[in-house]
Amino acid sequence: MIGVTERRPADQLPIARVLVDVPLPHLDRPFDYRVRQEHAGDAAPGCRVKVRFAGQLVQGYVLDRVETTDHPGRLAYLERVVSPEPVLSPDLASMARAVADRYAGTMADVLRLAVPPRHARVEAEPSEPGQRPPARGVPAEWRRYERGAALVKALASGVKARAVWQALPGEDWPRRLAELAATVSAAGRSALLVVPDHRDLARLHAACLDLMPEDGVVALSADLGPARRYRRWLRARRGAAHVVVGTRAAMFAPLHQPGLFVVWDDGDDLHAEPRAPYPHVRDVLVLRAHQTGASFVAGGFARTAEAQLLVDSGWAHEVVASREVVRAHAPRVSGTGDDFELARDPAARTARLPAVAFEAARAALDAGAPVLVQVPRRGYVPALACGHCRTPARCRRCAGPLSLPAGSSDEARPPSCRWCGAPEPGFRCAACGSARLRAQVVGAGRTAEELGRAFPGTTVRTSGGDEVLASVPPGPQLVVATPGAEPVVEGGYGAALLLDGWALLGRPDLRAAEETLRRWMAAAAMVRPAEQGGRVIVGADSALRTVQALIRWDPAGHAQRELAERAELGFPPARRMASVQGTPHAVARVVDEVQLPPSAEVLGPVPVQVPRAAGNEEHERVLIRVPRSDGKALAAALARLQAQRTARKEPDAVRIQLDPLEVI
DNA sequence: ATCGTCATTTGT
DNA sequence: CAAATGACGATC
Repeated sequence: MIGVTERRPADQLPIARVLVDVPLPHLDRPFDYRVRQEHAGDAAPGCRVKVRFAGQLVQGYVLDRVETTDHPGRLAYLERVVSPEPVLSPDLASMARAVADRYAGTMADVLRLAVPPRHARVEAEPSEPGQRPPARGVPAEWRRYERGAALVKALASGVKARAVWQALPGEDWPRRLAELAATVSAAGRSALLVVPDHRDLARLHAACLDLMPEDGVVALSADLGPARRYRRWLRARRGAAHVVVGTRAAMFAPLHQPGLFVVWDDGDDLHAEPRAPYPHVRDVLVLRAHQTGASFVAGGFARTAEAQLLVDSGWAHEVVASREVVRAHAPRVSGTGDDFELARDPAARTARLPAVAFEAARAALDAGAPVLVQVPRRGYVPALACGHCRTPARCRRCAGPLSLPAGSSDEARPPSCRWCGAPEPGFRCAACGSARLRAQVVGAGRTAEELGRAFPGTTVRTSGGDEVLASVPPGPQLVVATPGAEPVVEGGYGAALLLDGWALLGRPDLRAAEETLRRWMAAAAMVRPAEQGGRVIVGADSALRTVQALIRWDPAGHAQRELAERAELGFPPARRMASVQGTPHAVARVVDEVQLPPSAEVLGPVPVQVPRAAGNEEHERVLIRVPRSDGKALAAALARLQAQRTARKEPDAVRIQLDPLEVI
């Protein structure tokens, strides 16, 4: 009885188009619901609702309110308007749709990453509008880059600009990015800046607060509690905050009047979302900039092949310093591959450091400067010891530690020296003469100990794993750090020793060279310019292309060659690639049934190790690649197939990933 | 996924 | 001949 009066349809726009939160690909489309008169005001586009769907109450979002429906059957009513807060703006909805389509995933999956859970109390709080900073001119530092001033001016005047920016060695990049954000904010628009990890975020946030009123900036990261997360997210959505800085999860943050999207260090694998549909920060921000007409900047010391493609395709301009300016800022870099001579100093001999490395470190310490030693992540590259007597296996030329190139399970690749890179095909233990080798993990701690002995009386600090130092005080000291955990030091390091170069470079990975250069440059960028005595010693042969790129500080040239090589091999980003993974039967069926564009090539299947605990089934993977122009068709074909499979209730799920990070 | 429908099976 | 189990299929 009561129901009859309540269920009068709304006079205006009585139909709501609703995206229901169900995980099934074949239901990834809007469903129409009738809106009751009492919901007419609240059920605005973007708000969260509860609807009855296949008999169940499920969460959904109102995408739109319309007059009529195409649905031939009876419409159900919206059950409940959860809140009138329009969390899913039309902008955000079309972004989620586009991301889902790009990755052959569902919009519901994207929204689960993009819209944080509701917090009713927080939602009830008003979001006080934040202040914008005053407009100011082009900072002098941006003038050191060709097109740097033009970039800032474009942002200041609201003209669309798209840039791939290679920061100068020693650059205070958080400050530079904060300047871009402040420029956009002063111009009345909003900016989103995404960095790989929390340390970077802390630095960028601090730099932003230096230039802008605190209430105009929010920092978003995955480790916030639900209340703080939702509060900050709402500040961005409501336009109270104009600058959003964050880690990966922030790539979907809503912006009020989007003016700029920035990704810093897009080669860092933290920018790849590990949950379906596996979006990548750079690609999502490119897409958002494209959709909204906003500006875009991909910045870093190094340059990825993907960023290079943005330049080559003409979508973005490069913003780089001239060779002379680069030379004035870069440290002096040398390889060790052509200098196996051990240090004469007896203390250095005990630590078995190559002479150049020892001398560079000694000189920096004597000058009162800190020395950075980059060592691989623990367990990343296992060191080798004698299989008989456990004596550490040493290089016969420089006595550096031997290790196996990571990832090569086959015996084809000989062990090689982590310092000088020389291969050692015929190992004999110096102590007992055995030819057997066993793997043994040598972490940063052991390296630190050995170095401490080479430089007696010098402070040694380590940073890595769960004990990451954000910064160290200036002064002579050895700082042993894993890649990405290098502490900041005021005034820069006097020298850096980049050990394990060969091991990094030798990985059988498509991105090995690019990733190695990225890590080297991140560390080397913290070293003083050569004019001030800054030196970098890299434990690999100077004849190698990647070592040359570091020596010449030429990230763009390296990226160009990387991209050319990928084009030759037919790998991303030169081609669009999809990986389909699952049980052999399921993968075979997918390959059999999928309606691929004619240009598609199917590679495999090959068996893959699945580290997941319970499912100890054998899995296989195929790679499907197409020219970039057919990327959309490929994703669409795979999405259609997923929809078919779930509609038919096929038993084994397959995982579909577009442009997966690991393809070899 | 989940719910409902309809058919087929099973039990008395 | 009724309850019970199971296979499709649609989901506003």
